[in-house]
Amino acid sequence: MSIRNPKQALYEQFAIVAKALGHPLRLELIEHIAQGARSVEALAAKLEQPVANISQHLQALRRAGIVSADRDGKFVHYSLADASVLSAFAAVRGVAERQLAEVDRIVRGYFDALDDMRPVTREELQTLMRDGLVTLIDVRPADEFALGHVPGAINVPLGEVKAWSADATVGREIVAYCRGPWCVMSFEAVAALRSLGHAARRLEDGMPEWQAAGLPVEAVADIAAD
Amino acid sequence: MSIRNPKQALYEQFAIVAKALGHPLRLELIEHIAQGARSVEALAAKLEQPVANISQHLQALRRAGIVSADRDGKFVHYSLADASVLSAFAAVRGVAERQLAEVDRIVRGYFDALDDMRPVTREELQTLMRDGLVTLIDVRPADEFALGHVPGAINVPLGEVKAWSADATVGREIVAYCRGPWCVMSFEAVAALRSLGHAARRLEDGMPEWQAAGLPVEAVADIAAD
DNA sequence: CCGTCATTCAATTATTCCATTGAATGACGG
DNA sequence: CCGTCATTCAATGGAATAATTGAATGACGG
Repeated sequence: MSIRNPKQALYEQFAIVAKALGHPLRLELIEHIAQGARSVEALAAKLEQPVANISQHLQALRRAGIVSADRDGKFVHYSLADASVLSAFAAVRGVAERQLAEVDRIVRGYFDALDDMRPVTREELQTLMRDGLVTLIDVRPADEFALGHVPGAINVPLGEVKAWSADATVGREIVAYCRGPWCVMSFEAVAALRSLGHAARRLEDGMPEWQAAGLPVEAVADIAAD
Repeated sequence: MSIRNPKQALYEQFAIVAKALGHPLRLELIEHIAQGARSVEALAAKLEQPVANISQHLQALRRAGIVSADRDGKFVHYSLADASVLSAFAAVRGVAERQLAEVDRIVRGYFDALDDMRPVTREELQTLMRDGLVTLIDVRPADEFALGHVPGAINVPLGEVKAWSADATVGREIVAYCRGPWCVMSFEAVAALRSLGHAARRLEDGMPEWQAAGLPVEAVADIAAD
């Protein structure tokens, strides 16, 4: 009864993958792992969850072939098994975006009226950077910045945006980015900067998508994840 | 406790979509619905499941924004809510294909050595059809054929392939297609035709993908789904 | 070889999900 | 307005999943 016919067995395999994506914590894990390889405890800290719980979710993801684990000393680093995982994540997000009014409601409720917060495209940003017209800030924590960031970006973790902006030239546009299209940090950074009178926009998506688009990434070699 | 912060609420919405994809029956439902709008009882018959069970799974899909329901008299016709659903399905399938050795094993075990079963691409087929070089058969049941098929295709339901092929010209290549990339019917049709000495290949993917690629679809207006 | 530390395993409870059953709804046809 | 039929609802029992706890592995450093 477990396998009635090969067709159903295939659907069962597909269902395993989808089921593995069917938990908020695991989706959040994927978004973090998409930034680069992470250890269990680093992920547990980011998600503010017990290590054992995260370990089990990671194993669920591994069983589904979504992430892969590499042992390095006493640490186990998890990374995405394949770029196809990002597109599956994006596709699920796409369905949710298009179909669920709930998502709209949440986004709007949280970010007030952000109609004029049209993001900067990657192409646009490259032109603006080449011409020196904008300041690009990476509002992720320092450890994530160190593991890879857009060339030319300055690391300004979200908590330091306000202080940093005091020294920024008013009038010069600021572009902020963070982990991905649904990472709230760049939204918050832009909102804060605007309330202080700066011209600020978000970069579309975030770091993993930048990398996935085949664009160059810069890393800081001698800073370890904390 | 239900909604801790907006970010988590978003992940929860994404998880709802993924979870809805996380069941073999629901995936099979999606594949059928992707062919065109279907009633509950028609789907229940295809999947050989009790109507109530199918109804509940359909409602789960509807809650996730994956399918939409339209009442027509005493029938309720379900259809895909959006083309993005197909890409989510494909993305999940992509992860499973790339990552799960299990899938490989199942496919290989069932279809023997089908290394030389390279499918015909849609572009290739259009050329072959224009030049009149191949016979195209649609091996889906007649009701699905009626609702939309590739122009020029002949409907030869799987069970009739053997009988039909007796009248087919030996030497003329036959191309078969069915519901989609994991629909086993076209595999079986090709295997049967080859064992009878015909040259036969599969079309890549199937009907919904053909339609999604923007290619023309022909319908038989006066045949209703049974 | 022993202590430490990151990770995993095992066992528990609470929760959610799934299939089935039988009854309820809602629309058509007479 | 009543019977019929497609669909949905409500309730049940059984299975799978999730979070927690505490113990077990496995590798490094002395």
